[in-house]
Amino acid sequence: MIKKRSSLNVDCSKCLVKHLCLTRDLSAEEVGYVNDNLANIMVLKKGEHAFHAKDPMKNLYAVHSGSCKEYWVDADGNECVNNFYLQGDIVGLESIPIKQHFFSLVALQDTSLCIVPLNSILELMHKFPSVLSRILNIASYKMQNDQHIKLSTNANRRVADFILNILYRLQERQIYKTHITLPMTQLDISNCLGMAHETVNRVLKKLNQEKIITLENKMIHIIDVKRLEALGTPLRRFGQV
Amino acid sequence: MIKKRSSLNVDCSKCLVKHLCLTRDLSAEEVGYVNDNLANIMVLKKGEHAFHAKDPMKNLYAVHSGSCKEYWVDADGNECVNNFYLQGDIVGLESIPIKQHFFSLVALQDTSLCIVPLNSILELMHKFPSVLSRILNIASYKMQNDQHIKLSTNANRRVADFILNILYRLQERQIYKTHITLPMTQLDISNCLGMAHETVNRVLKKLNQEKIITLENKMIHIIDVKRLEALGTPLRRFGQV
DNA sequence: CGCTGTATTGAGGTGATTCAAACTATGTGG
DNA sequence: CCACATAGTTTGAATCACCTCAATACAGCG
Repeated sequence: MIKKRSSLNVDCSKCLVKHLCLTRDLSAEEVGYVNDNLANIMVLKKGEHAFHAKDPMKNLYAVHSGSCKEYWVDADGNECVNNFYLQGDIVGLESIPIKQHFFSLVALQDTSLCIVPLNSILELMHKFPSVLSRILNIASYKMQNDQHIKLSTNANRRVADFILNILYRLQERQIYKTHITLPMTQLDISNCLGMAHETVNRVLKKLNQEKIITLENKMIHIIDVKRLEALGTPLRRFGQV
Repeated sequence: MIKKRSSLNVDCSKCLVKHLCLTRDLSAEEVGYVNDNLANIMVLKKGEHAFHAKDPMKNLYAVHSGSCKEYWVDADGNECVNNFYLQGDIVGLESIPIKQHFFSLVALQDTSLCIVPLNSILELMHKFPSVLSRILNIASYKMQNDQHIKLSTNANRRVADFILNILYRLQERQIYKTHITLPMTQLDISNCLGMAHETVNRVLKKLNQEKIITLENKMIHIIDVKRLEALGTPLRRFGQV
């Protein structure tokens, strides 16, 4: 359901994740300009779709609250999860060139997405070079993530990398906790990592037994980040997002 | 070795792969402007490096001729290949945000790289919005590739996808041949796909026996593209690069 | 012509998948 | 608020795919 941002008191300058968003490097005045140009927000209940694969693409979306799963269904009917988006993430960059969505986007919990029309984004990029470099940064960071997972050769590494990725991203959101709640199911994780969901479960169990994490439903408490990082693929990332 | 582009008669308007490069969507006049602003080209012999991981990043590079391997060495001393770049590819997009190279870049054969200084690229993007969307396009295509490989769960698929990827990219270069010469070794391929080099070899051998390809040294003749595509992960790509 | 890196092949072990079944959460409607 | 249905998680056993190790063959290059 699409609502007015103003009616929900959504304002870029007060947003909890403004340091991750497109406006990150703008002055207060410039943020105000952007804010005034973004009218709408999409409110989704758990399980509702923002768009489907092959839909024409009209907007980028910024996750204002909640989380989403980006996926497609292959020729054999398997769900392939491309990415998960958390609060503060930008959805849709890959699809800009052809203006058609590659993927479907479904809410994993109650979620709201700020709507950034494509023509606005092109205008903003031109008007504010820092929006442009912000977008390059986000695209670049995504490429790093994809490449990181691509090189995780075995199941333990993949799952460790996955948890670390979520952890790091939550920490960027200034939630410096070691307790994280995964919004997605283990099946979703397996579809994202390209492995059997039983294997995901067994790796999590093993990490639990080895006291690297504790598992309670979808709550994960990371007890020993160092050992988890030692299990994962060494990071090539030198800086922050 | 760095030379003047003019001294080697390198000119964007006459380039064999201009339809892949940053200037793709520019008018002849605009291409001329860009060309005049790109002074240098780096000439590498096989095995020479353009840069090393952690070097400060000053430029993007466009592969004018030849091919390169982008890699890093992990904590255990393993070479991790991130990507191969062919004629017409753009190198370095991932590293823009922090202005430091994540990877090392080595020539797989005699190679020349047009040098695009970072400040030029920002200026060009601002001056010509189509350069900006071209860059997003390239980034988008890279993300698709990485995600594609990420979801190739088994060895047959990975190798099939790899060959197809090279094939498609060569075809974009308007070399509509079914005979392709891989510039990299099987060991490089295995390091890129995250599998044992013996497995790469066995898969290639199997494709050979099943008369999907023929193998002769680094020459691959693709006999049956349809069957190769059937082996690979279904593509989600709707359009061309 | 020999050296070095690359490709090829086989045997054996390990790790991940598959299939099957039981169990536990979560959500819905009566 | 409970009963039921459904979705998600957990576990075991059998199978299969890939990796590791080892040995040999080949190719390119000085």
